[in-house]
Amino acid sequence: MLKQSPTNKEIDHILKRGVALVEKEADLRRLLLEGNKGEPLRVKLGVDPTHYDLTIGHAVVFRKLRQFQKLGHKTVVVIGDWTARLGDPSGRVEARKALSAEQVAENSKTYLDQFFRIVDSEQTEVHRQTEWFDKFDLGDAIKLLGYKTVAQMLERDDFSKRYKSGIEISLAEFMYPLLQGYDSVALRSDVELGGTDQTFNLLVGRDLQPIFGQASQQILTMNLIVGLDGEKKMGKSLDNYISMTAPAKDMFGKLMSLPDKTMRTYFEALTEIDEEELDEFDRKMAEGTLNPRDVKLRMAREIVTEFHNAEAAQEGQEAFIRQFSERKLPTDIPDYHLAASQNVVELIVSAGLAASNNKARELIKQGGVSLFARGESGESERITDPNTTIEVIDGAILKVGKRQHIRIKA
RNA sequence: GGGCAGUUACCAAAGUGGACAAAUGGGACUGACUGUAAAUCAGUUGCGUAAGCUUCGAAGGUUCGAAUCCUCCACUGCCCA
Repeated sequence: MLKQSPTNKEIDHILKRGVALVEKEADLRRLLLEGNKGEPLRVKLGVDPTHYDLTIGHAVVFRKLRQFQKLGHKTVVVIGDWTARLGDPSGRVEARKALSAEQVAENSKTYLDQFFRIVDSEQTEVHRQTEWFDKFDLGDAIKLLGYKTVAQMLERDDFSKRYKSGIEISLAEFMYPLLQGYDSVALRSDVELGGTDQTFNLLVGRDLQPIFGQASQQILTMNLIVGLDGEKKMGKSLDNYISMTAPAKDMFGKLMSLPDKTMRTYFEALTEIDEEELDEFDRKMAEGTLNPRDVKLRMAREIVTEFHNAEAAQEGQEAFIRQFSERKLPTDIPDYHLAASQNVVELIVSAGLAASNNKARELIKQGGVSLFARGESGESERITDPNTTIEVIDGAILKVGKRQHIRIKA
C-alpha cells in the first residue's frame, strides 16, 4: 500500500543518504510523492546468482530498498541467471560456466535468504532473466546490440580502462549491460538501484525503455563502502569483506579494524544516525575532544545492531575491549583435543593455525606463540624453541599470532 | 590471413646459460609502538628440522648445468590486411 504523502524529510533521506547519484532528481522526487499514477513504484535490483556469502557492502543497497518499501513501494528483484553466463565484467579473464537451473535455484535461495533479512519479502517480486530471455532469438539479440555503439560501450569506465591498458574485453561482455537494461523493460521498472559501479548498466536500462514505449526508469546509485583495507571496494575477490552473516563478535572486531577515515561512509551507508550527529562527531574529533576510538566503537555497535541486535552488539563490544584493549584472552576459545603430548610445531599445524611446518616454526621464531599453562588465570610463557613439547594439560591455552587460540583438552 | 611483443611466486615487476627459491615494490604474517587503528621501526613470506626437494604458461630437446638457448603447443596484447 502506498504511503500517503511522505514528508520531505523522508524523501530527502531516500534521495541523499549514502547516495552517489540520482539521475533526474526532480523526476524521482515527484514519483516518490505521487507514485506511478498512484501505484507503488517498481524498484528494481539486479542480483547475481553466483554469490552466496553476501557482504555488508551488498546490504548498503538492500537498506536503500527497504527505505523505499517503508513508503509502500515495491521491490522487484531480477536474478541474473542469463548474464551470469556471460563472463565477469569486473575484469576477470575466464568466462563463467553456464549455471544449471538447480545451481541457479540454490544460489538464488541462499542469496534471497540473506536479502530478506533486510528487505521485506511481502513487498518483493522475484523474477529471473530466463523468464524473458529464453524466448529471445538471434534476431532479438542482434536488435538489442544495435541500440548501442562501440563508442558508447567504451564510455563505461571499466571497459575504457581495460581497453586503454590492453586488457582483453570479450564481445560477450558488451551484452551484459544490454541484457541488464532489457530487464528493466521486461519488468517495467520505475526506479533501479545499484552501486556506483553499476551506473553505466543502469543508464542503459534508462535508454532502452523509451525504445520499447516505456518511460525511462529513474536511477539511484549508492556509494559503495570500502573494504577492510580502507582503500578498495569491499568484495570477496579482494578478501577484504565482512560477511552479512558474520557472528557479531567477529563483525565487531572487523569494523573496529577499519581505518578512521572510513567511518563517515560506514555510518551513512549502514546506520540511521542523523547527519547532524555525525557532523558533531567529525567536529569534536577534529578539535580533539572526542577520541576516534569511541566514535568507532559507536559505529561498530550500531552496525552490528543492524545485522544482529543490540544485545549481540554489546557482547561484541565487551569481547573486543577484553581481547584487544585489555589484551586479555578472548572468551570463546575453541577446544582442541590432545591425546598425547606433542611437539609445538606439529600441534600448530594439525590444529590448523599455520599452513605448514615452516610457517609454524617461523611464528615461533618471531615470538608469536605463547602458552598459558594454567588457562586464562595464569601467566603466559612465550615459546621460543620449535622443539618444545606441549604436554597434555587440560585447560592450557595456546596463543598463536595475534588472534588465534586453542584450549587444550585431554 | 601476415608481422611483432609477451606469459615469472598472492599481485605488479626485474632477471636473458652457473653465485636463482629467483632483485624490487605492494599485499599478507610476526614482534615493538598504539586507540583497535593509521604512521613508524625490525623481521618473515615455496616444501622440508636438515641434507635436500619441487617451482618461472605446457610438453619435449640442447647442455656438466636452463627462468634464461632451441622446437612445438596453448593463451594474451599490439600493428598491418
